[in-house]
Amino acid sequence: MLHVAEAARVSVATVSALINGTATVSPELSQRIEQAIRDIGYKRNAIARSLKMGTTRTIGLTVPHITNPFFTDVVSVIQQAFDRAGYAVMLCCTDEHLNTQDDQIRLLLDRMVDGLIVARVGDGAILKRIVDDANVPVVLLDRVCQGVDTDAVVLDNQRAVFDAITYLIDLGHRRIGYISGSFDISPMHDRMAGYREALQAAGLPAEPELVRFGNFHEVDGYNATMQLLSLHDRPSAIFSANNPMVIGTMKAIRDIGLSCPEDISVACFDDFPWSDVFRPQLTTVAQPVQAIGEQAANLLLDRLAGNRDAPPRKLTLKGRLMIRNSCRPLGATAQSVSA
Amino acid sequence: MLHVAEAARVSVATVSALINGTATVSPELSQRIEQAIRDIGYKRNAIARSLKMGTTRTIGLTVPHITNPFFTDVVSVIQQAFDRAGYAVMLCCTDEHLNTQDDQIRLLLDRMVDGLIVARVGDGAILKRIVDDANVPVVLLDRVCQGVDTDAVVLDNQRAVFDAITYLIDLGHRRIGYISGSFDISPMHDRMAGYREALQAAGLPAEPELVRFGNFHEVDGYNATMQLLSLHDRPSAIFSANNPMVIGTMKAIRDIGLSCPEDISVACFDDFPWSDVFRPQLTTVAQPVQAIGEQAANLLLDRLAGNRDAPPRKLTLKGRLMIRNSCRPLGATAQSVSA
DNA sequence: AACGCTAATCTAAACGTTTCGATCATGTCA
DNA sequence: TGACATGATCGAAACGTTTAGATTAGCGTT
Repeated sequence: MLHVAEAARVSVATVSALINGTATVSPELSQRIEQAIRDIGYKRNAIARSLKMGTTRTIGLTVPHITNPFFTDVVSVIQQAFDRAGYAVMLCCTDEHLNTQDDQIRLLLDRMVDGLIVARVGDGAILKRIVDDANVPVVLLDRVCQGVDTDAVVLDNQRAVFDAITYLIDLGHRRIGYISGSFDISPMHDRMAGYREALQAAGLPAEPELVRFGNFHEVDGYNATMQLLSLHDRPSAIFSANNPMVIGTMKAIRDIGLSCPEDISVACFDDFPWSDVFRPQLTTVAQPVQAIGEQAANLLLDRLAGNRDAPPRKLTLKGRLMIRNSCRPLGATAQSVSA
Repeated sequence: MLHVAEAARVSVATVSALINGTATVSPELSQRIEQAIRDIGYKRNAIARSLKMGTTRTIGLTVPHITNPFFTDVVSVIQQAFDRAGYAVMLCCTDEHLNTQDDQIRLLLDRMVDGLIVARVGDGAILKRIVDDANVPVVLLDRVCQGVDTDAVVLDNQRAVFDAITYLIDLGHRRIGYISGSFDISPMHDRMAGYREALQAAGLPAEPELVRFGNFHEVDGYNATMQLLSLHDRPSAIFSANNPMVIGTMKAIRDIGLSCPEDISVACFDDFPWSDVFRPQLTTVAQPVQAIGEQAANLLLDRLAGNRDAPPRKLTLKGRLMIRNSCRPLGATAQSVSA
């Protein structure tokens, strides 16, 4: 900018004024300056600007796994929204790992991001501390955590799973296996609650042996399913609480020589693009990813626009049960006998 | 840092020296300074540091669509690699749109990213200009473009498609439909070349009516497949040059009342996690996503480590044909007759 | 002619670091 | 004892912006 100023025989203040339109500058100087900018090929240094302004027009986004299709979609939507608004987004993947996550959030804050969208793992104590003294607006995505009282957009997980399990019960299933993610994130609590609620509403017992826990990965779903399928009185249906794990479920079913839905019904949380075209077409709980991403972006953009003091807003969206053909009615049809 | 210096009754220079280990500071002062840092909760401002140092420890990554599973995986790998190396990554999605992409690259350069990984759309002229005068190392991902002579990691697309088409021919297919992405990116050229080469090697004619173009999206695959299937003498197999489009292909096959592989064989480029568990299990060309991501990251990290003047390196990796059961042998089996 | 008002421009301080060279005490050697 | 190397510490400039306030010029009023 100094060079531009010299070339145009004006002060840097005038150049700045012209570039930012913060003050009127005469047509004559404007022209000289614009010419100089072109000649020199000047580009404003956003870092220097950030330092002075205290704002980077950059936000941080942390998710556990970008390869989980739910997060893939949400990240995509959020990225687009901030792109439109002229913000850059720094992406971090925490791999569901607590320390990694805290490090990454610190890294983002060091870089002075203007805001943060966080799909949090673990409890919120540290997050709260980190964020409080950075004084940066945060919106929680997909997961709330106690102790952190900020904007959030989540799903009504309990209701969504309630609907799915009730659907299975209505089909005649009585023993329904449930594969949960680990309990240190809020949705897993709520989804489990939905499962229990549905059983209870139907007067079915909650059998501990039908509930398994995994760590969100395919292999966990595989192992859990293997265990469920080797039960003495095995379930006629399995519900998997997330998407990567259901792949493991399907692999286990295949490996054990059963088929879905003939021998066992399967449903899961999170829809994916292929669910319509391959067999079995999986019955899923679809999250409104577009809305989730947009709402999260809007909440943060609103804060960034200056609305800092409004009380925390928590948006709860509804899931949608996508009924396809991976669950069969029990009754006249041959119910699989215990192995 | 000023506050820390005051609290510890030292100069800022000493604080900086201690933090960065750039000079020895006495145990006594070290302790005072560290105490002050803790008391104040001091965090170094990375923006100010970047301004002074001329490096941001941030890289830019642009891909067309993060929802394309190939890019999802590659982005994930790249993100992890730079995370390990202490770099942040800014992610942009260009939506295969040329102007968007140039804007985004400029945005990234304004923010003084230290390097760029680009899955480029369109020709390289502008990219070259932009990058030349920013003087930032660039590695091209998945796609090379003429005029830009930098590090790159790509697939041997021609060979990969050659293998896939040859496989179909060996199964007895003679009329093989080919759905290409638009030609403004290099891989689509090469894949088409592989298709033609395989036909030629088998002495089969290259029939223009069997080749369709789409714009990478599911809907394009759908439309292209509809056209292929309504040909007077319709193909017995279809190869789709990317993953989102093959979903469209499968939907079209379903909607028209055919089934795969009984009535028509399907194969495509890019593997995905579900390909193993649902029926039909799609025969695909799998790209070594892990290697691609790592190599790209390594090339850039090497440049960032100071190796600026080495000649451009171009890495070509091999695809792998994953044979499953979406393609059936023709012969004794009922070949679908023309509609 | 003196005054004030407005518009255009400029000077200089600030943002929070890093780093070069200067300063100063201390110990070593001739 | 003086000269000098050594090691620790500091002062101040620099990175490239923004911006408050000062300055200047032009112009209409009284």
